[in-house]
Amino acid sequence: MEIPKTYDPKQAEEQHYARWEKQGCFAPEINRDPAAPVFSIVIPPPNVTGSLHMGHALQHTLMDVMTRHKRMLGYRTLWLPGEDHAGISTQVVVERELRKEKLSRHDLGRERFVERVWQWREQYGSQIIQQMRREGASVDWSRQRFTMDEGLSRAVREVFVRLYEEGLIYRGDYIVNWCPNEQTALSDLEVDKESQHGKLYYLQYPVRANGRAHEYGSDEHITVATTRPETMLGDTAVAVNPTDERYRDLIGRTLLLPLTGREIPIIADEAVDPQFGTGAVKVTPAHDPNDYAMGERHGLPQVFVIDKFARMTEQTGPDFAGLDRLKAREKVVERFSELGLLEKVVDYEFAISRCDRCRTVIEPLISTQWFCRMKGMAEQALAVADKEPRFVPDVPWQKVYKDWLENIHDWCVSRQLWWGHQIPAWYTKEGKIIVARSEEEARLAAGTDELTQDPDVLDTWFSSALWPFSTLGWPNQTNDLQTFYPTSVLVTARDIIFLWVSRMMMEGLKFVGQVPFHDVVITGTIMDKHGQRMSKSKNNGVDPLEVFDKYGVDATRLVLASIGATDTRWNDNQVESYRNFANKIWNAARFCLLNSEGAIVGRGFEGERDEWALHDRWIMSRLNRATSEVNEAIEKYQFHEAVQTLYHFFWDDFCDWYIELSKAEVTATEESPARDGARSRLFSVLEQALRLLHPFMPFITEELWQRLPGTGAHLLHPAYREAAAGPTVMLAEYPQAKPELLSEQAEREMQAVIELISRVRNIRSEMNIRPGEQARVLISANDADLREVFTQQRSRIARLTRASEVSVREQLDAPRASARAVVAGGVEVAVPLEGLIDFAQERERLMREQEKLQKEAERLEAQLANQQFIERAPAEKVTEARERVADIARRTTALQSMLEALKQ
RNA sequence: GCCCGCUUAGCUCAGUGGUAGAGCGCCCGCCUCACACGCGGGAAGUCGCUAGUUCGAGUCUAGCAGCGGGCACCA
Repeated sequence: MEIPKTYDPKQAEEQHYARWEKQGCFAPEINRDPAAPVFSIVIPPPNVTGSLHMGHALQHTLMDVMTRHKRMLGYRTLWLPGEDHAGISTQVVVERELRKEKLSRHDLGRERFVERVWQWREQYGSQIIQQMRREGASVDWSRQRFTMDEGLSRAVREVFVRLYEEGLIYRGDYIVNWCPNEQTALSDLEVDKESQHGKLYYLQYPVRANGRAHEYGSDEHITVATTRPETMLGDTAVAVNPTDERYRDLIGRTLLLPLTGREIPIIADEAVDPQFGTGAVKVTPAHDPNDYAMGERHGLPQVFVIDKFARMTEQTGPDFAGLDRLKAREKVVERFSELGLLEKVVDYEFAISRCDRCRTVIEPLISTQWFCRMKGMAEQALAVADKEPRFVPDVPWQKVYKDWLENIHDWCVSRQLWWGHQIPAWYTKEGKIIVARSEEEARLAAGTDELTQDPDVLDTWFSSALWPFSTLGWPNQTNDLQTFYPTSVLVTARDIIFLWVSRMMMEGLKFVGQVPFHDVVITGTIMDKHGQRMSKSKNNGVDPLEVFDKYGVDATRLVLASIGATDTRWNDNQVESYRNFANKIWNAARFCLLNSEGAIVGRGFEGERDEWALHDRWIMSRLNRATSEVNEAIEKYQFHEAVQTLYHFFWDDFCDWYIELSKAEVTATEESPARDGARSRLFSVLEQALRLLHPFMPFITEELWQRLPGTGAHLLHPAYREAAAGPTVMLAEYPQAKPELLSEQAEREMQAVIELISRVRNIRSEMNIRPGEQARVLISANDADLREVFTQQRSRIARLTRASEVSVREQLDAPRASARAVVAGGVEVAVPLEGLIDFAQERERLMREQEKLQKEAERLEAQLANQQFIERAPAEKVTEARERVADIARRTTALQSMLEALKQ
């Protein structure tokens, strides 16, 4: 059999995914056990316009590990893929395309534009979904969903209608976040606050003289501070705090609003902070959320001075009308200056709102929008929030989630776009609103055919909020819904806990009556090597596909699984080390396969325990320990622990020790039951390790597992035997620990062998014995069992220490010219070095050793001398300390006699 | 302003009150018949600072500093 010396990931990645997919391994139907437990995940639907970034790759890896793990455990597993129509982003992308043809969406009209978007989606969309095949994601493609699908759209209409009928959705004129670029309203969550260096302008408004109509004292005025002077054109009051002595007498009087000739009142409002600025606030109800609220309280008129393009309206008169808000600002300031009403301008840092997609400065604008009352649903979610969902890690996300629910606000759900779910509301000629599941239903309800549908669409998150049940067929009580809802776990990023996670909770509880998922795993953030978040604008992202190409998918997945919930700086070194690990696996298997004649997986470890040597018992104990740790770690979502365990088991225990210890028997050229037993044991361990590794490294494990002698359909999990098209490791049984194979004794004894070998190697290295040169190894142990162990392992010890001879005695009887060392447990070792040893140097080496022991002994003795420790520490800790002191004493004595021996 | 997280070896990160760990990098020696993407050996840390709780603190508490994040904003 030709096996290359280096693992080539491409080759494995290309062939196995297509086969798994074709054979239906990803669909839950492959499981024919009617009593099988269920495991389900819905994917956080990626944006249809997006392409794969590290954050996706991270989430997908975790989801795939869980899904493959549960599948191998015999669960009926569903990982449902799909994508989000991403209203604004998609519309913007297609509009950009149109612009290249010198067209706007208005040239096409709504219907043709929406057709164009669908075309675009067919052609260019869904990149991420395609790229998931590359990742090895075991999603059920037959259940792929899109938020604009007919079924999901129906769910959206159903929810909207029901909420409306319950009075939880309402339409009205309110001040909202308006993006002048995208020409749509946004919810509070889609707006980023950004701190900005700007100016605070102090403007003087003249006060109307007391009792004298239309006369204004030249020196009496009130000064207001503002960051947005242009909005003064829309002021309808100035507010002061009622307790503010400075202004008390002015309350109720009138101001002449400069540049407009309008008269506006001075009002009193508690919300005004006397400490800030001048203590007097200009009030622009039409263009500021706080002023809007104040306007409501005092019944102030709203004067619209800025339009939806962020330009000044006709209202502002010929000087300003049509000007951009920033131009208008300059002009207003200039005028105030000319009039001598600009008191001062100071530097000031403040927060502005930007659209989280296009970064345009948000304009607070009053407009007619649809809103959803969230308080009731939030309370429902809060009622269960201590139990579900369980956030992983729970700190700090559970608190963040609850805090947000406790301070929830109404949700603006309408968007002035064409791409999305058009709001199922129709208007009669008389302006009556009919909300219905379809136009037909609306006509019936209205009793007329002359209806106009509301042109707006719903916020994309409105449909995403229904994702865990709309994808499973809701509002129909489908089989899938009954089987897979609630889903088991949600894996997502922290920045959409409010936008998405909390909304799914609320909608799920309200419309299905159950939480949409029990657990929520919040992944870490992957940053660049300088600790900056990866972002398109900084262009500092690492492309997962490039990493796959360079190091292989399996290696990349190991890195991602290790990241889990930790914020991490991306580092190619780590991927490289896991690529090396993949290569190590490949070569370990290569070694086994080069010695495979007579070997059968599963054979060497069944019913033949009498034949097991120490290292066999040891590796089985280690393997079972690793098996239980890995299973447990995955269940706890501690993927990095699972990866660590697998890495060290495979590399350290299996490759460095077990293979090396088995080598002599395994590579014997002559056929014998002993050889074939050893080979079969080796293969059995390898085979189980591959199964353990599979959820993390699906490609290399499948590639190798297929090649092992004796793997086949009999290793499939019983749930899949009927439907599986052939043996595959992804449907094999995930190993479960067998407690009866754990052996503390074997691990302890093997540890002694390992330590012994390490000490001899250390001596050889420090004494500069050439690697090719053989030396004798003399071992003494006063414990008879250990002597037996060393004797049994004598040839293996010789092999791994390049010893010409290994002798095991009760007393160390070494020539004076020997290098010596003390191992734990009363074991001593000597390597005779006739003519090679420098006695002074050797004495020094032993004395250094003695010093180290001395230090530790002092620390322990101090501890034991402390009465408090003896009394209050757990008894086992005290015993432990005493045992260690005793061992150190033994070793010190041994070192002492070694030093004596050198003197002779 | 309020809340939260992080600070451990040169770098990236684990660490469950009881002898400080890994990978990469570094130093020495090896192409030893699976693997140089490898093998063997080794060096390297007042666990951010200060106080406290405890027989015992990297781990628990408080304060401080630096970095990062979230929420709410005062015009």
